Amino acid sequence: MSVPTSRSYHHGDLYNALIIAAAELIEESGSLGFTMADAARRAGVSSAAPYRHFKDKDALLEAVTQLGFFALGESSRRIALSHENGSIDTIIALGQNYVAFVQEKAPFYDLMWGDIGTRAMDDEHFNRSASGFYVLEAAVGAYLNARNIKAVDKLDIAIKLWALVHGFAAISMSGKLPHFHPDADVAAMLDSSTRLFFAGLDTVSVSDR
Amino acid sequence: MSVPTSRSYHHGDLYNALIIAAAELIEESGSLGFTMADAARRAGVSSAAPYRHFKDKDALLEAVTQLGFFALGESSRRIALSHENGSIDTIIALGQNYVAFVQEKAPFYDLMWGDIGTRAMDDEHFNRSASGFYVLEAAVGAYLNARNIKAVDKLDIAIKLWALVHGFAAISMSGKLPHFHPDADVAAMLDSSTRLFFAGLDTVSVSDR
DNA sequence: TGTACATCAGTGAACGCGCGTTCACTGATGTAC
DNA sequence: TGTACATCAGTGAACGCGCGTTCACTGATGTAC
Repeated sequence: MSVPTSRSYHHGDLYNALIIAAAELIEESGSLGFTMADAARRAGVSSAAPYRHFKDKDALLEAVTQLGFFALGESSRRIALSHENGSIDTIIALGQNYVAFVQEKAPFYDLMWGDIGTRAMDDEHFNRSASGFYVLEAAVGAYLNARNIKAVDKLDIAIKLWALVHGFAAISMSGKLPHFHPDADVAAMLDSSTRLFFAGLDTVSVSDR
Repeated sequence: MSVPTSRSYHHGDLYNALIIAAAELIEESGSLGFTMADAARRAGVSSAAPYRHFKDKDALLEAVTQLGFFALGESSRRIALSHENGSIDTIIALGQNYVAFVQEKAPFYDLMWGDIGTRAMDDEHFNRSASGFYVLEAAVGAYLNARNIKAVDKLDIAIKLWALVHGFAAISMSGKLPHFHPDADVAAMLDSSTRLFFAGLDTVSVSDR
């Protein structure tokens, strides 16, 4: 918020300051339409300074994207810790958190799921961006263990749930839902379809147990 | 392909020619990065001519977006007609068609689900853009009728299936899937999760019948 | 049927402006001796 | 501890260019009389 008044000629941590400045600008404006000069100004430096730390604007956006994935992963971990391990409630809460994250940070969605977020990344970056998914996969694994279901693959189930949840997030963000169903409640629909999905799973796995 | 050599000073149908030119450029380049001059050139007119028919570039993109929704709706109708009415196969085929459409027309996805496609539209445009969904809803209704399931709402189910399918489309397009599951088959996963979903529905509706 | 005139879809050239990026230069920092 | 020097993170100004859009003008079309 307040710019340090006693800043010296050298910033100290301009790299991170720029990432945060860009993220704030994106969040406040609700779009990716900030300029490098905007980000530099907010970080308290001239418009040429960012180029000491980022090759170009794309590189800065990539870093902001990583921050978005990190935030999603962190909030997923918090959700998992605050719910009973192995419960379906954990899985549902993770999905609702995902949807809420996308709704609250709509422009970040474009970053994370647009050209930049889906570009090829090295393993380290990928794993960081995927940490939220691994939380879901672990929650599914715990659920299957708790119920002693062995006939299904937790990775397979986690991907299917991810698709469901991501679809709800995308649809809700598109703003089209109220046209179809004026008082549709995404969180409730996500809850019931997750339960429906696991109920279906039971009919399959029961015969295998 | 071939520009009519005997074209007079007046084009005749420049409005539609520009929409098609823009759509082709998007498809060929795989991005939305064409210029108004590109579209005009392809339609065989000068770069100022488009402004007789479209207020600005956004208006042209909106028209292309409508074309995308129309194409999706048409292919959905074809799928529905070529499968047994009331069958789960129809529903699955509609989903797989949706995913294939998004994969094949990736840049159109950005148009249809980005800023432009999700902008407020009048009822006529909305209904045209939603015609694919109505095909799915009808297929769900036919399925429920055929099985004499009355306890569930076809609109509710259709939205949930839409979310699932859309999620698979988005995830598959992001290119991240192979990182998690090297030989994941989206069409097969969509098939099995749709069946799982309806199996779950049976466990609910059985008790109501 | 022929001429005058309004209308409007085209042309070609240029404008303008936003913004990413570069350039020559400067101020601060740290380290060798 | 003090001085010289390499290093590098900053500055301020400007460049350049891509591209959407406008402008004055022209060619074709259709209709009134």
